[in-house]
Amino acid sequence: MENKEAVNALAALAQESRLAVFRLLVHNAPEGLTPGVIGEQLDLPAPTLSFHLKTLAQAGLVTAVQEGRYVRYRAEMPGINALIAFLTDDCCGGNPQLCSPKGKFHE
Amino acid sequence: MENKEAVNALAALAQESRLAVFRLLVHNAPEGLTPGVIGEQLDLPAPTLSFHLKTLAQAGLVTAVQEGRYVRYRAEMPGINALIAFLTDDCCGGNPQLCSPKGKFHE
DNA sequence: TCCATATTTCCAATAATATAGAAATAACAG
DNA sequence: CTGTTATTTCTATATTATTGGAAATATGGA
Repeated sequence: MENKEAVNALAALAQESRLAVFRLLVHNAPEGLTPGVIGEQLDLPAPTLSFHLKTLAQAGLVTAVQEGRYVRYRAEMPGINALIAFLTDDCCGGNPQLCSPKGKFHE
Repeated sequence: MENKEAVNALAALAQESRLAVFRLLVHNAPEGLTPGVIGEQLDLPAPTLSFHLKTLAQAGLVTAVQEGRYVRYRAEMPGINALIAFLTDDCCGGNPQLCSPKGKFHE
């Protein structure tokens, strides 16, 4: 993962509504949810939600598939795993056991 | 971790210079680095770097300790671990094995 | 004390982002 | 075809963040 790609993903998550949307989709993985249901659960106007879902999708954190007149959004697990790896990669110059008593990273 | 706290941490990381600073500190954990060294490595003007370090510190991602006329900044590992836990918590309604073939989360 | 170095605060210009109303598009049901 | 529901695009406004020069603060050495 590149620095810019990671910044994109982090920026996508760094917003209250979007983070809530993402976590709702993580919670509802792997089936996913439609914007209608998400908007109802989180009380977001459709245009606002659409804007946020697009942002999350462009960041590679969610995917969208058309299902008739609904769109099903799903959390993209490889995306979030890549981000986490990028953040903790190379920690302690390659000796993760230095980070914490039990070397919590890279288990 | 609260939603707002997480947004704060994510926003702190969602910026190219700050992400680079953070990763440099993760790489140089647990000893840490001084702003002088960081600024030299990443080619950042002192006021800009100071602003970014403050942002990271307020987000709980780095800590600062005064050492004579230097300040030593360190990556705060519990902070980043809490953030990661928050992002992947509760995944798949509590059945992480649904997320990926091997149930990669919460190993 | 006086000077050099390290870091931060102040500030103003600039840029990026979030919000939601109104209108547009798309799909299905009758 | 017509009406209904789902979602997105367009648009303007409001809000927030980033940047770095200049000045301020703080430490230690001569």
